[in-house]
Amino acid sequence: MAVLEAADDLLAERGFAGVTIEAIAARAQVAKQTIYRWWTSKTDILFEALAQDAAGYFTAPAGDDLGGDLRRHLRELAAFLSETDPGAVCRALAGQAQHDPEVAARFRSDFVTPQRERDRAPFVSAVSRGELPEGTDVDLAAEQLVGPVYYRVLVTGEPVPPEFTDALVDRYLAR
Amino acid sequence: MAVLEAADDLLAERGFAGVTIEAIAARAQVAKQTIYRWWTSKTDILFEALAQDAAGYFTAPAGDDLGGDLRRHLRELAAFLSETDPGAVCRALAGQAQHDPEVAARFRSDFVTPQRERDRAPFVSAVSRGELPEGTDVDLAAEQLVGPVYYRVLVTGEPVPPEFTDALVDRYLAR
Amino acid sequence: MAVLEAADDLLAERGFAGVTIEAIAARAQVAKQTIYRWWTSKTDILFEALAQDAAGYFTAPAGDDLGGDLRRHLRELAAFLSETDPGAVCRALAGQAQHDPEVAARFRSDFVTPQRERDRAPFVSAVSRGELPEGTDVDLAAEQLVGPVYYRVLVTGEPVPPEFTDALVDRYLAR
Amino acid sequence: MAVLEAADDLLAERGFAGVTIEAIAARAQVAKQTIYRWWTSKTDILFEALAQDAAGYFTAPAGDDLGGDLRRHLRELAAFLSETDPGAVCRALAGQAQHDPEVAARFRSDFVTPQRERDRAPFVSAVSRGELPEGTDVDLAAEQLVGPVYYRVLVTGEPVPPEFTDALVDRYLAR
DNA sequence: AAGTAATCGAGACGGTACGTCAAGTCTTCCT
DNA sequence: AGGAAGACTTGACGTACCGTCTCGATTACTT
Repeated sequence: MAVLEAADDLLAERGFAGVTIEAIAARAQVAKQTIYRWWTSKTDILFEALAQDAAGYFTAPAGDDLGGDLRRHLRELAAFLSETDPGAVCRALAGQAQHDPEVAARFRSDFVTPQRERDRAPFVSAVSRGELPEGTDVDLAAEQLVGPVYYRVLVTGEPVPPEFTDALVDRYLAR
Repeated sequence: MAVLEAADDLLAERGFAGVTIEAIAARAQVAKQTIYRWWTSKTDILFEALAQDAAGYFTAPAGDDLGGDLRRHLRELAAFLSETDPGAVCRALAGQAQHDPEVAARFRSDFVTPQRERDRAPFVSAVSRGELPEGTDVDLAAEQLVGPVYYRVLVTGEPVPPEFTDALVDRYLAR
Repeated sequence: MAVLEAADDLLAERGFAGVTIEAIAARAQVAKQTIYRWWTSKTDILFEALAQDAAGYFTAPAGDDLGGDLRRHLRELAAFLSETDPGAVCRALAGQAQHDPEVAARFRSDFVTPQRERDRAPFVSAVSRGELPEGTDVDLAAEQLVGPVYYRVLVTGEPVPPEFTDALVDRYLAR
Repeated sequence: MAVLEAADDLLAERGFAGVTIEAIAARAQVAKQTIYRWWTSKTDILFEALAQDAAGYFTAPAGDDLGGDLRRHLRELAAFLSETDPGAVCRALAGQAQHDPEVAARFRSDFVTPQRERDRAPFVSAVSRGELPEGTDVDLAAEQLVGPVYYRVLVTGEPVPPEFTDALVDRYLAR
């Protein structure tokens, strides 16, 4: 859809402030009314753009080695959030979620919840094959690993290189 | 300053979208021009409000026990970010930082950098008194602990109870 | 158009200083943006209001008697300028023309030039039917007669009664 | 006074819209408060500037020949109004007088009335020495001659060359 | 000569209006 | 019927001046 592309491009070229309904309409050669017919707001458009582009960025855990799965997953997560176009959309939506509870709700249901499932997958897999004990707090483990990545992306703005994510995994496994 | 209070109140009452220069001016009984004379934007006002209100929310580490220092610090951080008024300002600015590089730069210099110093303090203290070895990667350690807190606050929106922060500390110390 | 009426009314009620775009918009129950879409300035609005209202204030010369034509025309001119609503608009624009060359240019093309044609008409008619000789300087004659009327209206502010205009005509014809 | 000069210069350089109290203060290196201490408005300043500069522009009638007196006076009037700096101030005030009754009143008392006395002088002189009969309507005569000059200056914007003013005098004397 | 008042520059203040931008709603006209 | 076009009301933007108001710092006049 031209509208989604236009929104994406505007975000990349002019930042979030440049993503206006009018600019999207002008760039997509579409009437504003058409946009309002199909989407309720510009964040709605960005959510759809994110859904369309984010699919398939993450690979399923191989499921034979927790360390390997975690290292690969965290690297992918870091790269997705800090280097890809949908990652930029995702950051913009995370930002907007701080301002608007409705955006926050949708951000959680559309992005955070499924992403968290992917974050848990390596641990779930490890438990199921006995590499981790039955009672492991998988949620806590996932948050421990993933939290510092989001912290760098959203708070400090520092790069998130593989050395950093690998170090996180190493620390976790050394427990 | 009435302007800072007005901005704070508007943020609390109407959310970030309700924080407009006109609304601030009206509520603070001040002319718009006066606001523009002293601040460059509404985020500028919020930064100043944050600076004014955030002072003194954190206590210095006692410096005799790493576990205790960390537990207390993480609890304070979680409470500050998720339950206080300046915490709300902070979250709003973190959100805006995702949309605007200048806000991001100022957010880092005004909030993140000094806050990170406070986050590191327990570890630095522990190293200096020998509770942790000389070569300890203090930055990594701090990020590991505060990362999941910010993750809950900014991404998942889940509450951040003492049990959660304590568990993070326990996991760290169990290494 | 409600906008033109509003502008007219404001000029009559509050004077030229009361004719602001905001006041026009408020009184016409119209958004400022709508005004800016169709007019470039408040004088632009007044010009259009003048064009709309001024039409038909002057009767064509009967064309059988120079004295009668002149007397009637000067009385009409005096009444128009000093007693009618569009006359007030006209005076305001003449005033603004002293401050702004663009307004001056438009005032001349929109009002002065066609009005001068009407001023010349009695003389042209008199020449064509032989009441005045061929070589008569019609422009000079017209300026001689209307000049004192504008002088009273714009400079001295004295009333311009029929006795005055008739005396001007008598003097002219007595040549 | 630097303020009067500044107002004059601004009128010449930027037009009436450029004559603001702030601009005058800035250019005259004077505080706004100082201006408000001595003048009530920008037109007040212009009136004083006019009074200061206009003095001595007109020569008294020689008083021996009506035709010569009138020709010289009308030429001076035309030149004053259309070519001099105080003439520009005068035109600006005449314009503002169309918008503001207080300015109009002052314009009449400060400029029009004394000027009209000068306009009448040649006729008064001619009557007193018997060149014109006792009952001559001196006011009407003055308005007849002076009116077309103001008409050109304020309404049509045409130049007012000596040929034009001389022709007016010739027509008058030919009666 | 010192003390005191008037005057000055500088510029902050509460306001009004400016002209612009984008929001979201609506109507019209074309395919 | 759906979409492009675009007019509409609304409301916030950031700016320019308005006229009022403190501030020190000169001045210049008293005593």
